[in-house]
Amino acid sequence: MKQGLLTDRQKEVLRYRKKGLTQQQIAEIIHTSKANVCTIEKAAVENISRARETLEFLYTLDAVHLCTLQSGLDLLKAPEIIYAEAEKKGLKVKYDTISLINRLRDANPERFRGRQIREDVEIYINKDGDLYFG
Amino acid sequence: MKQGLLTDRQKEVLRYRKKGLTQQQIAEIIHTSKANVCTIEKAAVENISRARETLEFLYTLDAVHLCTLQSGLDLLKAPEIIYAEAEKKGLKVKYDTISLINRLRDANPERFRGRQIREDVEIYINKDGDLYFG
DNA sequence: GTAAATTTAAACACTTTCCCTTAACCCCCC
DNA sequence: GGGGGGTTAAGGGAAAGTGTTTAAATTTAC
Repeated sequence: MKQGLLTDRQKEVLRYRKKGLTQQQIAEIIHTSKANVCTIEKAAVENISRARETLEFLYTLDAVHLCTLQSGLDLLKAPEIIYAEAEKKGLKVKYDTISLINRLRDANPERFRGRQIREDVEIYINKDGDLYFG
Repeated sequence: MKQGLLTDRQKEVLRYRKKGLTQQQIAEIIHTSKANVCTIEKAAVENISRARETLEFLYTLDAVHLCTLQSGLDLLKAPEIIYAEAEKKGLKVKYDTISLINRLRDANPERFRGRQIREDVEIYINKDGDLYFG
């Protein structure tokens, strides 16, 4: 039934934005406040990245569960755990230590505080050694 | 903040499904009814196509408005209108008559009744002659 | 430095989604 | 007919999302 994630309001703002209009100008055109335009635009951008993440998840379906990084773990200790688990399964992780850590943090910034993991992170791996986090 | 579109419940069901379990089996594992598993799975699939549609929309941002197919128009007359408008803009539509009509109908099945358009359809075109409907 | 543009926060009404139950229905196959 | 797998409809309670306003804070541009 429902179409995409974006509301009509959100699409409208994105289109005007694409044309180069400022939030103030858009606010006048659609008869609301500029703060509201900002909120709507932000929600739109948020929705777009949620859409991306949703499709990302589909790849994890082709992946198997590798291990769980428990809350409280030091982020720097994650790679060796992951490498060891992958080896047990005869799989080679596609990322080196540095990019693995970066990928981990980029995937879920809010789950980390400094070097510490704040919330359990599930690690999945596919045949190509790609990692996904859930 | 929130991750993808899919809830934990929906991901759970999709994973079990990928493994080949029946809805009944999943229902027992997660302690609910098979009807509920069906509903959750359906919502998940729905969410996935909403995610796809959302990203589709982004392409329309790179496209310009070509014309409006007015409610009541005969679907079979749409192609010549679209070709004429594209020509005015010096653009070549990427689709032949048949696939254009199919694309139109597939994009928004609920907006057509037989050969008749039930609701205004906005047509957008990009530099490559790709068409998008809004 | 100041004005414009953008972002954030809090609160509100309103709508929608989510998960669940119960009960029924469809299709296929033995 | 009965069983297995899947789907649908109706309804309810909790949770989340949307658009909005107002007000303040921050960034960017001249």
